[in-house]
Amino acid sequence: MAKNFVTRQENYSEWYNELVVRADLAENSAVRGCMVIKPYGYAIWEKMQAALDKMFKETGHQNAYFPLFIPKSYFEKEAEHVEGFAKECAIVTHHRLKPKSDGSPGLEPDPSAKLEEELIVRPTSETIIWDTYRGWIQSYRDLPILCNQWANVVRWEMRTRMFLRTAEFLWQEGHTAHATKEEAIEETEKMLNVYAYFAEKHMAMPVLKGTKSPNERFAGALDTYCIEAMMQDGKALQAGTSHFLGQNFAKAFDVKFLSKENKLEYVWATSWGVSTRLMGALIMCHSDDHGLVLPPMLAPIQVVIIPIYKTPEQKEKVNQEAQNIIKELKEMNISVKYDDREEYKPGWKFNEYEFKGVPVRITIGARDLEQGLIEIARRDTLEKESISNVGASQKIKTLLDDVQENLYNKALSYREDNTRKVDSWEEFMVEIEKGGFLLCHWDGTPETEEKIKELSKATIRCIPLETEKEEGKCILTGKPSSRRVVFARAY
RNA sequence: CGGGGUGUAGCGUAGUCCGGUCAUCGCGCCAGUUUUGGGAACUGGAGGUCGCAGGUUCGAAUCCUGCCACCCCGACCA
Repeated sequence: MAKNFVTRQENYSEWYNELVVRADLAENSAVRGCMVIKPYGYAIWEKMQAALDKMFKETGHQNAYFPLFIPKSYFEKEAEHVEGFAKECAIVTHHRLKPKSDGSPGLEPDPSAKLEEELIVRPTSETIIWDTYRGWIQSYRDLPILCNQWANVVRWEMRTRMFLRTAEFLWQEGHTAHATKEEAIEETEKMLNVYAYFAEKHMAMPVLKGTKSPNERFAGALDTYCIEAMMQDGKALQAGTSHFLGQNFAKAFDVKFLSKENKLEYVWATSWGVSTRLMGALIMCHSDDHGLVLPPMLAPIQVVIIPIYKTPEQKEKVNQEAQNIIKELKEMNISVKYDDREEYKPGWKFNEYEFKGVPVRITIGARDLEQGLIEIARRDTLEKESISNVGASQKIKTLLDDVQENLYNKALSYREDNTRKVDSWEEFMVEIEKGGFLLCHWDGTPETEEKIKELSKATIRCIPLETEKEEGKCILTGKPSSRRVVFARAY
């Protein structure tokens, strides 16, 4: 166990906060609600970005960039959208500062530089993008438009937590325009699948695919698809969303196209996004009481090598062996760090890299080396093994794959162990306290969902896509229902 | 915005009730020596407007007033 580190059992949320800081992922900044993502944390985000960006390109999307500032009037055009975001907007009112008029030190906004129209710092970009798309689209030949942007957005949150909810965060938002409803829905589902694939293959995090209930739907969408993951405290975390926007924004921003049949029609829209929140999901999905645990596919350092020696002669031999292994690993595209600093003892380094979640550690010790052995240790199970230094790199590659797979399987069985069917309200109130996903019947009304939330603090996380129909009675009202939905307490 | 709490070195803290060599200790940091197979030991050293601004007093980390910041719990949320 890491020194002075709270366990998940003792205090899960403190464990998370401390982990983020001590693993060097991020820290709170001087700006309220905003964090600094540190190089090690950002390196993980960059790996996420690279993998996702590649998948976006492979599915025909292109990157573009739209303004940070959005005229307030744009925001007012789509009624539900405004309502959803108005409460948490940062507003720019002036464009110049001047010395304080009362002569005291400091600056104040210059009243003569008040903006004619106030600007909103984007909480999401649908409005500015749809205003722009109007100019890009005239006929069906201009469609589809498949754009993505990597950007920062601001949502003025009252309570923040690093990576999970900060006032400013990084994300990507895809915005597409289509000629038909069917094509837009297909796009929405396609991107949901991209997210699910990324979560499961790269993050080793199993997710449920589903749609949101009306209460949880994106402001302005007709349908919101999501991937939901389970954290180790049994709470749900929405890891990505994909929205079918219908013609809402096309109508609000008057985006029409001439169809093959020479008819003027409104465009069909989608938007989809994942954010640095994925970092929080990654952390809470795999990490343990020894610190961060990273899946090899997203680890900035996949293998760390720690030398142990006493004499200069031993040092020379150990270094030589290390260089051999480094060369081989690099040829296999495995990222490796050789920590030969002499200021720190091996034991200190073991703990350090363990805490930072490096998937595999190689210890090259002078003593073992005389017998042609090196020690390899895997982060996920903390198991150690002595192996021959000949052909070690191949063994390590296999081990990395194994870690990746094991993390997924572990997370999957955790989710399965904590997912259960519940059929009565009494049982529900007992089970919800234990955490996890509860599969229950629901009568389909927002009122019932609202009531359940009030009573239990649990919400419908999603209506799973892959689920068989089953007749039953609503957990709360007893009214008829044709399928189970997923209830949980959520981040 | 409601309820609770905390501000003393980079971090964590003692001291605050009872004003007077009180600015304490640990970690970390720097230098040197010995060390190196699961967070090394010793010696020496650097580092502070005690959150900020007023006030009371011969004297304030300590008492009074105001302000600010942060944390936790609620409402809100990717």
